[in-house]
Amino acid sequence: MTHLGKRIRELREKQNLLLRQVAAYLEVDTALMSKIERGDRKPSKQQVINIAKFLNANEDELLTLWLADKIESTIVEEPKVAYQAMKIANKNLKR
Amino acid sequence: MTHLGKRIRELREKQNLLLRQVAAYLEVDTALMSKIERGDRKPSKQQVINIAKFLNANEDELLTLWLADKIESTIVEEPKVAYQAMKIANKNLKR
DNA sequence: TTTGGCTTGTCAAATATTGTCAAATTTACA
DNA sequence: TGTAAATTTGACAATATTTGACAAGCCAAA
Repeated sequence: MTHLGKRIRELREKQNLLLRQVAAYLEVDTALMSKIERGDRKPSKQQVINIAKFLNANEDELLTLWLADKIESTIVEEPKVAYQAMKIANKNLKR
Repeated sequence: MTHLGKRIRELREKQNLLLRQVAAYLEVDTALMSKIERGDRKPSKQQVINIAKFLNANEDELLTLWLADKIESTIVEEPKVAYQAMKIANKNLKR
């Protein structure tokens, strides 16, 4: 499970909402919503924003998790050089 | 220019090799090799390995730069949350 | 100016990713 | 338990993204 998926599920369950309901709001199949929560599919940025809206969550928080998932899925393929690569990528990144 | 492209060009020029020669070794068009050095196209992992071989460079060094470029192109789209996302991605990463 | 090396724009082909549908599985609970 | 609703899964169709070739252009050196 991804950072984002976990968080979405958490928020959704806390509010007793069904996958079906979130899916309807996003106008996608329930199956897709399930996959998103389970980390099987990556939502688009706009979908993340809409999810945040629907779940009354902080948009930036979800976008942060969404990006973190993207980074992780990029580096997981290359564990051998991941650490060093992250260090380099960090350099050109201002706080 | 990308980290990887810059380094490849450096290595190639130090050895007075032409784009055409590297391209021939990789069996691709010269134009593509030019784009790779300039960061217009991302080479495949196998291409990076072959480039390292042809230029007598350290394979891991180039793969590191290659991955760093990938990470950077992922985060550059989301500067607002990039820093935090990097922090999260770093956590599940052993040295 | 011509030549050789490099670069760039465009587009078709290849790859990768998303989203749907149908079917299977799990869960809640009468 | 039985069963209806909710969720998950697998297969594949629909989309989106990326790559690489080709042709044309640019620039520096002779």
